[in-house]
Amino acid sequence: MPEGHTIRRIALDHSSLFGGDVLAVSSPQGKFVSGAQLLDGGAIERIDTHGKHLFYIFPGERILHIHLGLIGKFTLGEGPAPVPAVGAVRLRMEGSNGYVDLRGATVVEVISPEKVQTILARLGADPLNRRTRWVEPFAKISKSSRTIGQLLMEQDVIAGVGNVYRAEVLFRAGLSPFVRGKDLKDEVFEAIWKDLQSLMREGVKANRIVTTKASDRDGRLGPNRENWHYVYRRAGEACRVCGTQIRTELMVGRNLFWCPTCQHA
DNA sequence: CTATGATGGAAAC
DNA sequence: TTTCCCTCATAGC
Repeated sequence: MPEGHTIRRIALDHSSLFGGDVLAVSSPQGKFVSGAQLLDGGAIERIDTHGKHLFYIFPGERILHIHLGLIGKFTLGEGPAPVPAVGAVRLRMEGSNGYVDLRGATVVEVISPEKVQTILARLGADPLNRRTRWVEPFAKISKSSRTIGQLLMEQDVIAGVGNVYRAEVLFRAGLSPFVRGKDLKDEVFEAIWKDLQSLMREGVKANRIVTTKASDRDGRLGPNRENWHYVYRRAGEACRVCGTQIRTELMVGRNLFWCPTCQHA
């Protein structure tokens, strides 16, 4: 479930759950025992995010770096941590008010501040970072012969956008995914960037990705993604705006969805 | 019950 | 470009 909004939300939730608590850090599943020992008994000073990366700043220049990948997930509970019910808990952190369990993440490691800088240097602009302006990613995009559908997925161009935001933001812009970066007008990308900023901020608040305007969904939002999206995972269904069948095709190894009528060059 | 794919990305070819 | 990591909801029998 993790695009950038999920990551930011996790950081906020974990900060408020733990405050400055001294934490018990462990690895019930056993694959992160030595790392957990480095952190056990410490209090988190701050939690930083960039794109899909989480950085928990512990004392002694020890930084817990987590990347959830496709299937990684945190669960959060109040009160004392129970014996893990289902699945393998790679990392558990317990404070005085509650605990978090981590399963399935791609990256869980304790790193130095220098290593953090190395990781950040590889990442592009994060739409959730208010200080970043659209011209920064556009400098890379406007030089690229790759398509905007490819570029939006590249974390060294824009950090935090994943397959859902890619499809949805292109639909909302009325832009074909197949337009090359170097052919993209600056005002079109500026509008996409601003839309991403506002969609992702809403995503942090709601803890889910909802991109449809109320007027395009009869004002109703159902469970299980019902009416949440314009095109994502709607292949073969009717476009909410024009009725054309939504199309799908693999792009950058992921299923891209778009409306061939509403989205053009 | 088993099979598959999923909001990701690194490593191996 | 393909394989692998790792977990779980959902689809299909």
